[in-house]
Amino acid sequence: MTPQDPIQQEKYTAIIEAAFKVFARDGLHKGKIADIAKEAGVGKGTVYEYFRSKEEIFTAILNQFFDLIQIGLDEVNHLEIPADQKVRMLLELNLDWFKTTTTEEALIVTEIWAQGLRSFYIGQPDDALILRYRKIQSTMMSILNQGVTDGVFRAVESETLAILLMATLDGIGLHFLMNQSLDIEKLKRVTIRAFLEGILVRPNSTQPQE
Amino acid sequence: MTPQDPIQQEKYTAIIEAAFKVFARDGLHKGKIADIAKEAGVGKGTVYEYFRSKEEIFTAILNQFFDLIQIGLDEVNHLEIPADQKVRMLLELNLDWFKTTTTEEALIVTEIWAQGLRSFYIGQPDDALILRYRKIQSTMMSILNQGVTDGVFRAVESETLAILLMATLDGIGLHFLMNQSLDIEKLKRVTIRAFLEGILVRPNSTQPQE
Amino acid sequence: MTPQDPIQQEKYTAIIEAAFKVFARDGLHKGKIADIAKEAGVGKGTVYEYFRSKEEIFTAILNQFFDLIQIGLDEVNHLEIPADQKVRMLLELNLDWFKTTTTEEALIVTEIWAQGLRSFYIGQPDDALILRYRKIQSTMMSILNQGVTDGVFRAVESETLAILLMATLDGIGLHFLMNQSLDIEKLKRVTIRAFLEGILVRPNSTQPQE
Amino acid sequence: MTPQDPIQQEKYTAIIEAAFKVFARDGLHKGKIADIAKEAGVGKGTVYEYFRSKEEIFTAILNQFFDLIQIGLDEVNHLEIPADQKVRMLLELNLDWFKTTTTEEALIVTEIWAQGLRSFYIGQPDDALILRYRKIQSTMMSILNQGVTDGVFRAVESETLAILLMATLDGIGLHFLMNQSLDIEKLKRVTIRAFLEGILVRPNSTQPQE
DNA sequence: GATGAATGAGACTTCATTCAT
DNA sequence: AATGAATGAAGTCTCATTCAT
Repeated sequence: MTPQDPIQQEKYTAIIEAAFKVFARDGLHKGKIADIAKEAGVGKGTVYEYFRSKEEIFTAILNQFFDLIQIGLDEVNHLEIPADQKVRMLLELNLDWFKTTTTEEALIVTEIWAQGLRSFYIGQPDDALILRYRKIQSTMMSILNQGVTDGVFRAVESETLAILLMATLDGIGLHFLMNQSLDIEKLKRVTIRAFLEGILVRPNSTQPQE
Repeated sequence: MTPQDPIQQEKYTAIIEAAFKVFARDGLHKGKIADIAKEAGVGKGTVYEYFRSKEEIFTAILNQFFDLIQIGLDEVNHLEIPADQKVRMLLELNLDWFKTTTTEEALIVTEIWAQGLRSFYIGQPDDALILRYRKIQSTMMSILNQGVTDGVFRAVESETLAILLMATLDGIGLHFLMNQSLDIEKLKRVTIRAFLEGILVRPNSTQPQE
Repeated sequence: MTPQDPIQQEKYTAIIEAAFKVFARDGLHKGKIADIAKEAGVGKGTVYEYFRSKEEIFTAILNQFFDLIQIGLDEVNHLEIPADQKVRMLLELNLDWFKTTTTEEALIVTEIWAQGLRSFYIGQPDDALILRYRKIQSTMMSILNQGVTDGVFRAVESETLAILLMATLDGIGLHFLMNQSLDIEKLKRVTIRAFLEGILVRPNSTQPQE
Repeated sequence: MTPQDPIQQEKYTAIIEAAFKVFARDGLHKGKIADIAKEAGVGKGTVYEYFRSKEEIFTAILNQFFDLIQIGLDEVNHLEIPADQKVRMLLELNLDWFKTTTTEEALIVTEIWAQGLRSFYIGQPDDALILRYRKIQSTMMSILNQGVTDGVFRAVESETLAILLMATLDGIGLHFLMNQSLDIEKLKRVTIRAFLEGILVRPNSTQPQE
C-alpha cells in the first residue's frame, strides 16, 4: 500500500500530513483535495497517483493513528515490568496523547473514525477498524493475563475487562475532546485507582502509593 | 424551536423522523434533503419552513437523542432508592439503549455527534453539546453526592468520578457499536462491579449480591 | 420524455437548441454543459432537470433529427400522387435538407450519429437508432410496393431496394458534407435517373422528361 | 511521417495497432493513451515520440484505412478486364471488407471519420480526408471513362456518377454497420444491377447473366 | 530514444437552498 | 403555509501531455 521507493514514500507521507492539516483546518468534508495538493507541494493529479479517492486518504490517516496507538501499546507490553505498572502506563500513554495533539487533529481522527464506522471500514475484511481494535484488545488481555499469572491481579475475566479498559480510555479521550478544561491529572488518578485498586490489584499485593 | 401548533408540530416531528431514517440509510452526507422531504411526505421547500439548514436537522436529531438520555437520567435520579441502586440503573439504562436502537440509528447519532463536535456545537453558546453533557454530569454528581451523604459511598471526588462514569458509558456504547457480538451482559456486570464494588461502595455497606 | 407543461416544454426545446448551437460551434466533446446552459439562458443545474446526462442531450438531438426525417417521409407518402413521383420527392427532400442546414449542424448530427452507433443507441431496446431506420425503411417499402401494385414499377425486391435507397441517400449526404462544392442538382438528376429509369420504372410507363 | 528505421517502424506499427484495438474496445474518447502504450508494450512517453497527439493517432488510423481502400481500388483498376467487370469487383471488394473486419473496428473507423470531419481533416491542406476521397473518385472515373471509351458503357457523366458510386458504397457500409442482419449478398446483387443494368451498360452490350 | 511520475486544466454532476406561485 | 422548479457553487476525479532521468 505504501510505496517502496524512498522518494515516493516521502511524497506519500507528505500528502497524508498535508491532508491531516487541511482536514484539521477545514473539516473532513470541506477539506478539498486541491488544498491538500497545494499544502503537500504537489499537483492535484499526484494525490490521485497515491490515493485512489478521498476516502482512501481518510483510511490512511486512521490507519496511521492506529499504528501509533498499537506501537505504543506494544512497547509498553514488551517492557520488563509488573503488569500493574503496565496498566498504569497505558492510561498515562493514552491520556498524554492529547498533550501532543491539537484539538483540531484529535477532532479529525474522531470525525474520520465516526464516518468510517459507516462506510469504508465495517464490513471490509482486511485492515478493518474492528480488526485494529481486536489487536489492541488482545495486547491488553495479554497484559492482564500476565498480571493474573504473576499473582499481581486477582483472577479476572480478562477479555471483558480489556474491552472495558479500551472503552474507558476511548470515552475519556472523547470527553477530554469536548471539554478541554477537564483536569486530566485528576481524571488519570481516579481512573487508575478505579482499575488498579478497585478491580485488578490483589488485596494483599503492594499498593501503589499516591 | 419546536412549533406550538399541533399540526405543525406533527410535521416537524415527521421531518425529523424522516431525516433520521434517510440518514440512517444513506449516511449523513449522502442523505439528501429531497429524500427527507419525500419520506416525510412534504415538499422540499417545506423542510426549510421548519429548519433553516441541513445542519439544523442534525442538531435537532442530536438534541432529541440527548433529551432521551436526560429524561431517563432524571427519572432514575428522582426515584426513592439508594444511590448505589441508581448507579446500577444508570448503567443498565445506557446499555439497554442499544437493544431498542438499530445499529444504523446509533451510527447516525455517533456521526452527527462527531461531525457536530467540530462545527455547529462547540463554540455555540446555547444548547451546545458541552452544555448537554454538563447537565448529565451534574445529574450524575447529584446521585454520587447523595450516596456519600447517605453513607453508601465512600467519600469520592464526585465531579471527576461523574466524568469517568459518563466516559465509560460512552466508551462502552461506542465499542458495542463496533462489535455487536460483545457480550453486553457480561460487560454490564464487570462495569457495575468496577464502579460499585471497586470505588464507590463503602467496605462495610451492604454488598450487592450477584 | 418531453415535458407536458408548455413553459417547461419551451425550456426543454431551448436547451436542445442551445446544445445544438454549442455543439455545432465547439464540437461534441468540447461543447460544455455550462455553455449550453448559458446559451439557453438557464442555470447549469436546470439542464440536469431536463436531461440526466450529456449523452441524453445527444440522444435528444438525434431523435429530433430523425423525427424531422420521418415526418417529411410520411408527408410524401400520404400524398395522392404516383409512386415514382414520391420517390423523386424523397430524393429532393433529402438533398434539399442540406440547403436549410449549415455544415456545422450537419456535422454535429453526423458526429452524434457515429458516436451513438457505439454506445447509447445500439443495444438499447426502445427508440434505438436501428428502430428509427427500420421505420424509415418500412415507409420507403410502402411507397415502392404501391408503385408495383399500381403498375408503375417493375416487380422489385422492395425490401432490399428500400435499404439501397436509404443507403444511397445517406451516402450522398455524407459526401456532400465532405465536399460542399458538389453540384447537388446534377447529382440529384443522376441519382433519380438511376433509380427511376434504371430500376424502378416499367419500360412502357410514362417516362419523366428531363 | 512514418519512420524509416525498421525497429522504429515496427514500434510505430505496434502503436497504431494497439490504438486500434483499444479504441475498438473502449471507444474513441474513452480509449486512453496509457492503455495504448501498455497494449503496444511501450512506455506512455514513447507514444509521444511517434505521435504528436492523440488526434494524430486518429489520423494515422484513418489514413491506414484509406490506404487499404485505395490499394484495392488501384489493383482492380490495373487489371486487364472490361470496365463493367471492374465496377462489379469494386462493389464486391467494398462489401466484402465487412467480412474481414469486426463491427467494433468498423465502428472505430466510422467514429474517427465522423469526428475527423470536424476538426483535423477538413481545412487541412495535405493528406486531408477530402483529398483521399478525390483520389478514390478519380480512380473510379478512370474506370467509368474506360468503359465509355470501350463502348461498354453508355455515355455517362462519369464525374457525378463516380460520386454516386462512392456515396452508395459508403451508405451501404454504414447501414450494414447498423444492421448486421442485412442480407449482404442480395444487397450486392441489387446494387450491381442498379448500376450496371440500369445506368451504365449499353442496351445492346452483353448483359451479365444472373 | 525510452520512460513513467507528475501535472493541472477542465468536465460533469450533485444538491442545499431560494423564491415565485 | 406549502411547493418544487430553478439555481450555481463546489468538488471529485480523469487523462492528455510534459520532462527529468
